[in-house]
Amino acid sequence: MGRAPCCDKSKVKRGPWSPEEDETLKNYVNKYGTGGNWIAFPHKAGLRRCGKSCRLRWLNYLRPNIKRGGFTEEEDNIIISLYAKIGSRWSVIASNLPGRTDNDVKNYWNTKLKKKLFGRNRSNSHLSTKATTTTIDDPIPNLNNINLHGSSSSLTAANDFFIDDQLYIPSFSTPLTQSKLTAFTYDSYNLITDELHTRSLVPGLIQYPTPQGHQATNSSSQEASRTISGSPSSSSLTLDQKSRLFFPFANMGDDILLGDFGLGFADDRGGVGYCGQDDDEQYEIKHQVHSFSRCY
DNA sequence: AATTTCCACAACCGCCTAAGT
DNA sequence: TACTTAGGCGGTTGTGGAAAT
Repeated sequence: MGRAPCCDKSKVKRGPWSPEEDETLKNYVNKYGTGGNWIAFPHKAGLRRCGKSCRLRWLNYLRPNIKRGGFTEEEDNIIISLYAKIGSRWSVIASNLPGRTDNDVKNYWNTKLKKKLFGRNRSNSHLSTKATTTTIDDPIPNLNNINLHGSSSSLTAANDFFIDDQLYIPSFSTPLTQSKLTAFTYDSYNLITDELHTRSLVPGLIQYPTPQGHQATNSSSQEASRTISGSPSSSSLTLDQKSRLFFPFANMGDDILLGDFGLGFADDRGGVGYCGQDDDEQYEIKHQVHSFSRCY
Protein backbone atom coordinates (compact mmCIF):
# COMPACT_ATOMS: atom_id res chain seq x y z
CA MET A 1 0.00 0.00 0.00
CA GLY A 2 1.37 3.36 -0.97
CA ARG A 3 1.69 6.45 1.06
CA ALA A 4 -1.43 8.58 1.60
CA PRO A 5 -1.45 11.69 -0.58
CA CYS A 6 -0.69 14.98 1.17
CA CYS A 7 -3.95 16.51 -0.03
CA ASP A 8 -7.12 15.70 -1.92
CA LYS A 9 -6.03 16.22 -5.53
CA SER A 10 -9.63 16.58 -6.70
CA LYS A 11 -10.20 19.60 -4.48
CA VAL A 12 -7.04 21.59 -5.19
CA LYS A 13 -6.13 23.68 -8.18
CA ARG A 14 -3.17 22.53 -10.24
CA GLY A 15 -1.06 23.98 -13.00
CA PRO A 16 0.39 27.46 -13.42
CA TRP A 17 -0.13 30.01 -10.66
CA SER A 18 -2.16 33.12 -11.43
CA PRO A 19 -0.93 36.58 -10.40
CA GLU A 20 -3.82 36.72 -7.92
CA GLU A 21 -2.71 33.48 -6.25
CA ASP A 22 0.86 34.74 -6.10
CA GLU A 23 -0.32 37.95 -4.49
CA THR A 24 -2.43 36.05 -1.93
CA LEU A 25 0.49 33.81 -1.01
CA LYS A 26 2.95 36.68 -0.76
CA ASN A 27 0.63 38.84 1.31
CA TYR A 28 -0.07 36.03 3.73
CA VAL A 29 3.58 35.12 4.21
CA ASN A 30 4.56 38.75 4.62
CA LYS A 31 1.90 39.19 7.32
CA TYR A 32 2.02 35.91 9.19
CA GLY A 33 5.01 33.93 7.87
CA THR A 34 4.66 30.37 6.68
CA GLY A 35 3.59 29.19 10.12
CA GLY A 36 6.00 26.29 9.89
CA ASN A 37 3.32 24.06 8.43
CA TRP A 38 2.94 24.05 4.69
CA ILE A 39 0.21 21.42 4.70
CA ALA A 40 -2.07 23.69 6.71
CA PHE A 41 -0.90 26.81 4.89
CA PRO A 42 -3.27 26.91 1.90
CA HIS A 43 -6.35 26.63 4.12
CA LYS A 44 -5.16 29.43 6.38
CA ALA A 45 -4.11 31.64 3.46
CA GLY A 46 -7.29 31.01 1.48
CA LEU A 47 -5.66 29.19 -1.41
CA ARG A 48 -7.08 26.19 -3.19
CA ARG A 49 -3.64 24.66 -3.62
CA CYS A 50 -1.70 21.73 -2.24
CA GLY A 51 0.63 22.74 0.59
CA LYS A 52 3.60 21.35 -1.26
CA SER A 53 2.70 23.45 -4.26
CA CYS A 54 2.56 26.57 -2.06
CA ARG A 55 5.92 25.75 -0.57
CA LEU A 56 7.50 25.26 -3.98
CA ARG A 57 5.98 28.44 -5.36
CA TRP A 58 7.25 30.45 -2.42
CA LEU A 59 10.73 28.95 -2.29
CA ASN A 60 11.38 28.98 -6.02
CA TYR A 61 9.67 32.17 -7.20
CA LEU A 62 8.09 34.43 -4.63
CA ARG A 63 10.49 34.70 -1.74
CA PRO A 64 12.73 37.77 -1.74
CA ASN A 65 16.17 37.94 -3.34
CA ILE A 66 15.56 35.25 -5.93
CA LYS A 67 17.77 35.65 -8.98
CA ARG A 68 16.25 34.62 -12.31
CA GLY A 69 18.18 33.70 -15.44
CA GLY A 70 21.42 35.33 -16.51
CA PHE A 71 23.85 32.85 -15.02
CA THR A 72 27.35 34.27 -14.96
CA GLU A 73 30.53 32.55 -16.08
CA GLU A 74 31.54 32.27 -12.46
CA GLU A 75 28.27 30.59 -11.56
CA ASP A 76 28.72 28.22 -14.50
CA ASN A 77 32.11 27.21 -13.18
CA ILE A 78 30.80 26.63 -9.69
CA ILE A 79 28.00 24.44 -11.01
CA ILE A 80 30.34 22.44 -13.23
CA SER A 81 32.87 21.95 -10.50
CA LEU A 82 30.33 20.91 -7.89
CA TYR A 83 28.48 18.64 -10.30
CA ALA A 84 31.73 16.84 -11.00
CA LYS A 85 32.35 16.45 -7.29
CA ILE A 86 28.94 15.56 -5.90
CA GLY A 87 26.69 14.82 -8.85
CA SER A 88 23.13 16.01 -9.11
CA ARG A 89 22.66 17.22 -5.57
CA TRP A 90 21.04 20.38 -6.78
CA SER A 91 20.13 21.77 -3.41
CA VAL A 92 23.77 21.59 -2.30
CA ILE A 93 24.93 23.17 -5.54
CA ALA A 94 22.29 25.90 -5.28
CA SER A 95 23.32 26.66 -1.71
CA ASN A 96 26.68 27.74 -3.12
CA LEU A 97 24.98 30.20 -5.46
CA PRO A 98 23.28 33.02 -3.54
CA GLY A 99 19.80 33.73 -4.85
CA ARG A 100 19.60 30.58 -6.94
CA THR A 101 17.19 27.75 -6.29
CA ASP A 102 17.79 24.06 -6.78
CA ASN A 103 15.06 23.95 -9.42
CA ASP A 104 16.63 26.82 -11.30
CA VAL A 105 20.09 25.27 -11.24
CA LYS A 106 18.72 21.90 -12.26
CA ASN A 107 16.81 23.36 -15.20
CA TYR A 108 19.79 25.46 -16.21
CA TRP A 109 22.05 22.41 -16.18
CA ASN A 110 19.64 20.23 -18.12
CA THR A 111 18.72 22.76 -20.76
CA LYS A 112 21.78 24.93 -21.28
CA LEU A 113 24.94 24.17 -19.38
CA LYS A 114 25.17 20.54 -20.38
CA LYS A 115 24.79 21.51 -24.01
CA LYS A 116 27.24 24.34 -23.67
CA LEU A 117 29.79 21.93 -22.27
CA PHE A 118 29.15 18.89 -24.37
CA GLY A 119 27.71 20.37 -27.51
CA ARG A 120 24.33 18.70 -27.72
CA ASN A 121 22.13 20.44 -30.22
CA ARG A 122 19.12 19.82 -32.37
CA SER A 123 21.02 17.65 -34.76
CA ASN A 124 21.96 15.18 -32.04
CA SER A 125 19.06 15.65 -29.69
CA HIS A 126 18.06 12.05 -30.22
CA LEU A 127 20.71 11.17 -27.71
CA SER A 128 19.33 10.24 -24.34
CA THR A 129 18.88 13.02 -21.86
CA LYS A 130 17.59 10.83 -19.06
CA ALA A 131 19.44 11.81 -15.95
CA THR A 132 19.38 8.26 -14.68
CA THR A 133 21.22 6.96 -17.70
CA THR A 134 24.87 7.52 -18.30
CA THR A 135 25.26 8.08 -21.97
CA ILE A 136 28.07 8.60 -24.34
CA ASP A 137 27.28 12.29 -24.61
CA ASP A 138 27.53 12.91 -20.91
CA PRO A 139 31.13 12.65 -19.81
CA ILE A 140 30.31 13.50 -16.20
CA PRO A 141 27.94 10.74 -15.23
CA ASN A 142 26.09 10.79 -11.97
CA LEU A 143 28.05 8.23 -10.06
CA ASN A 144 25.12 7.35 -7.86
CA ASN A 145 23.21 6.12 -10.83
CA ILE A 146 25.87 4.24 -12.67
CA ASN A 147 24.98 0.63 -13.18
CA LEU A 148 26.41 -0.09 -16.54
CA HIS A 149 28.12 -3.26 -17.48
CA GLY A 150 30.07 -4.45 -20.39
CA SER A 151 33.40 -5.83 -21.17
CA SER A 152 35.96 -5.07 -23.70
CA SER A 153 39.36 -6.55 -24.12
CA SER A 154 40.76 -3.99 -26.46
CA LEU A 155 40.42 -0.38 -27.33
CA THR A 156 36.69 -0.05 -27.67
CA ALA A 157 34.51 1.79 -30.04
CA ALA A 158 32.95 4.91 -28.61
CA ASN A 159 29.66 3.17 -28.02
CA ASP A 160 31.09 0.25 -26.15
CA PHE A 161 30.45 0.85 -22.53
CA PHE A 162 32.12 -0.14 -19.41
CA ILE A 163 32.24 0.59 -15.76
CA ASP A 164 32.44 -2.19 -13.15
CA ASP A 165 35.70 -4.08 -13.13
CA GLN A 166 37.16 -1.78 -15.69
CA LEU A 167 39.10 1.34 -15.80
CA TYR A 168 37.99 3.73 -18.40
CA ILE A 169 39.17 6.95 -19.85
CA PRO A 170 37.47 9.85 -21.46
CA SER A 171 39.01 10.96 -24.65
CA PHE A 172 38.62 14.26 -26.33
CA SER A 173 38.87 15.41 -29.82
CA THR A 174 38.72 19.01 -30.74
CA PRO A 175 36.36 20.73 -30.41
CA LEU A 176 34.78 19.44 -27.25
CA THR A 177 31.47 18.86 -28.99
CA GLN A 178 33.03 15.65 -30.25
CA SER A 179 33.78 14.47 -26.73
CA LYS A 180 33.29 10.86 -26.02
CA LEU A 181 34.25 8.24 -23.53
CA THR A 182 36.47 5.35 -24.30
CA ALA A 183 36.68 2.35 -22.04
CA PHE A 184 39.49 -0.05 -21.49
CA THR A 185 40.17 -2.95 -19.22
CA TYR A 186 43.28 -3.63 -17.24
CA ASP A 187 44.06 -6.35 -19.74
CA SER A 188 44.16 -3.84 -22.50
CA TYR A 189 46.07 -1.28 -20.53
CA ASN A 190 49.33 -1.67 -22.39
CA LEU A 191 47.62 -1.69 -25.73
CA ILE A 192 45.80 1.51 -24.93
CA THR A 193 48.77 3.36 -23.60
CA ASP A 194 50.81 2.29 -26.59
CA GLU A 195 48.09 3.47 -28.90
CA LEU A 196 47.84 6.78 -27.17
CA HIS A 197 51.53 7.39 -27.04
CA THR A 198 52.61 6.15 -30.41
CA ARG A 199 49.73 7.15 -32.60
CA SER A 200 48.51 10.19 -30.70
CA LEU A 201 44.99 9.16 -31.49
CA VAL A 202 43.16 11.40 -29.13
CA PRO A 203 43.91 13.59 -26.20
CA GLY A 204 43.06 11.40 -23.26
CA LEU A 205 43.78 10.11 -19.89
CA ILE A 206 45.83 7.26 -18.64
CA GLN A 207 45.36 5.88 -15.18
CA TYR A 208 48.00 3.72 -13.64
CA PRO A 209 46.68 0.36 -12.56
CA THR A 210 46.25 -0.72 -8.99
CA PRO A 211 48.19 -3.82 -7.95
CA GLN A 212 46.62 -7.13 -8.74
CA GLY A 213 43.92 -8.17 -6.28
CA HIS A 214 43.91 -4.89 -4.44
CA GLN A 215 40.50 -3.98 -3.15
CA ALA A 216 39.20 -0.64 -2.04
CA THR A 217 38.89 -0.21 1.69
CA ASN A 218 35.91 2.07 1.23
CA SER A 219 33.05 1.16 3.54
CA SER A 220 30.60 1.39 0.69
CA SER A 221 29.82 -2.14 -0.40
CA GLN A 222 29.19 -0.88 -3.90
CA GLU A 223 32.67 0.51 -4.15
CA ALA A 224 34.32 -2.34 -2.31
CA SER A 225 32.69 -4.88 -4.54
CA ARG A 226 34.63 -3.66 -7.50
CA THR A 227 37.37 -6.20 -7.39
CA ILE A 228 40.15 -5.49 -9.74
CA SER A 229 41.41 -8.50 -11.56
CA GLY A 230 43.91 -9.08 -14.26
CA SER A 231 45.74 -5.87 -13.65
CA PRO A 232 49.39 -5.77 -14.55
CA SER A 233 51.87 -5.64 -11.76
CA SER A 234 52.70 -2.18 -10.60
CA SER A 235 55.90 -3.17 -8.87
CA SER A 236 57.92 -1.17 -11.31
CA LEU A 237 56.00 2.00 -10.62
CA THR A 238 57.32 4.53 -8.20
CA LEU A 239 55.06 6.03 -5.58
CA ASP A 240 55.07 9.24 -7.57
CA GLN A 241 53.82 7.43 -10.65
CA LYS A 242 51.20 5.55 -8.70
CA SER A 243 49.87 8.71 -7.20
CA ARG A 244 49.13 10.42 -10.43
CA LEU A 245 46.67 10.40 -13.21
CA PHE A 246 48.17 11.23 -16.53
CA PHE A 247 46.66 13.35 -19.21
CA PRO A 248 49.44 12.93 -21.74
CA PHE A 249 48.11 15.57 -24.06
CA ALA A 250 47.07 18.13 -21.51
CA ASN A 251 48.84 21.42 -21.43
CA MET A 252 50.42 22.63 -18.26
CA GLY A 253 47.83 24.48 -16.19
CA ASP A 254 44.82 22.95 -17.92
CA ASP A 255 41.94 22.53 -15.55
CA ILE A 256 40.79 18.96 -15.39
CA LEU A 257 37.63 17.80 -13.70
CA LEU A 258 37.79 14.44 -12.04
CA GLY A 259 34.30 13.13 -11.43
CA ASP A 260 33.56 12.46 -7.76
CA PHE A 261 37.05 13.60 -6.99
CA GLY A 262 37.36 17.27 -7.59
CA LEU A 263 39.15 19.77 -9.71
CA GLY A 264 42.75 19.31 -10.54
CA PHE A 265 45.13 20.85 -13.01
CA ALA A 266 47.71 19.41 -15.24
CA ASP A 267 51.30 19.87 -14.24
CA ASP A 268 54.21 20.18 -16.63
CA ARG A 269 54.00 16.47 -17.45
CA GLY A 270 50.24 16.45 -17.85
CA GLY A 271 49.81 14.71 -14.54
CA VAL A 272 47.21 15.36 -11.91
CA GLY A 273 48.12 14.50 -8.37
CA TYR A 274 45.90 12.58 -6.02
CA CYS A 275 44.85 14.11 -2.75
CA GLY A 276 45.46 10.91 -0.84
CA GLN A 277 48.09 11.07 1.88
CA ASP A 278 49.08 7.43 1.79
CA ASP A 279 48.87 4.41 -0.46
CA ASP A 280 45.61 3.09 0.96
CA GLU A 281 43.87 6.40 0.70
CA GLN A 282 45.09 6.86 -2.82
CA TYR A 283 43.79 3.49 -3.86
CA GLU A 284 40.51 4.21 -2.17
CA ILE A 285 40.20 7.43 -4.07
CA LYS A 286 41.19 5.67 -7.23
CA HIS A 287 38.32 3.28 -6.82
CA GLN A 288 35.93 6.13 -6.43
CA VAL A 289 37.08 7.95 -9.50
CA HIS A 290 35.15 6.72 -12.46
CA SER A 291 34.84 9.72 -14.65
CA PHE A 292 37.07 12.45 -15.84
CA SER A 293 36.55 15.45 -17.93
CA ARG A 294 38.60 18.25 -19.26
CA CYS A 295 37.19 21.55 -18.06
CA TYR A 296 37.14 24.12 -20.81
C1' DA B 1 -0.21 31.14 -42.95
C1' DA B 2 -0.64 26.73 -40.94
C1' DT B 3 1.42 23.01 -38.86
C1' DT B 4 5.01 20.60 -36.61
C1' DT B 5 8.93 20.32 -33.81
C1' DC B 6 11.81 21.95 -30.34
C1' DC B 7 13.07 24.32 -26.15
C1' DA B 8 12.84 26.34 -21.59
C1' DC B 9 11.18 26.12 -17.35
C1' DA B 10 7.34 25.83 -14.03
C1' DA B 11 5.12 22.45 -11.63
C1' DC B 12 4.18 17.92 -10.08
C1' DC B 13 5.24 13.16 -8.31
C1' DG B 14 6.93 10.08 -5.27
C1' DC B 15 10.66 8.69 -2.35
C1' DC B 16 13.60 9.54 1.66
C1' DT B 17 14.55 11.38 6.10
C1' DA B 18 14.15 13.67 10.40
C1' DA B 19 11.23 15.01 13.99
C1' DG B 20 7.41 14.28 16.81
C1' DT B 21 4.44 11.21 19.39
C1' DT C 1 10.98 1.26 19.49
C1' DA C 2 7.59 1.75 16.10
C1' DC C 3 4.76 4.55 13.68
C1' DT C 4 3.20 8.82 11.52
C1' DT C 5 3.84 12.93 9.17
C1' DA C 6 5.72 17.15 7.02
C1' DG C 7 9.56 18.89 4.74
C1' DG C 8 12.98 18.35 1.44
C1' DC C 9 14.82 16.62 -2.60
C1' DG C 10 15.72 14.84 -7.34
C1' DG C 11 13.57 13.07 -11.40
C1' DT C 12 10.06 13.71 -14.62
C1' DT C 13 6.23 15.77 -17.01
C1' DG C 14 3.28 19.42 -18.91
C1' DT C 15 2.75 23.59 -21.22
C1' DG C 16 3.40 27.82 -23.73
C1' DG C 17 6.13 30.17 -26.89
C1' DA C 18 9.70 30.17 -30.47
C1' DA C 19 11.70 28.29 -34.40
C1' DA C 20 11.59 25.44 -38.29
C1' DT C 21 9.29 23.37 -42.08
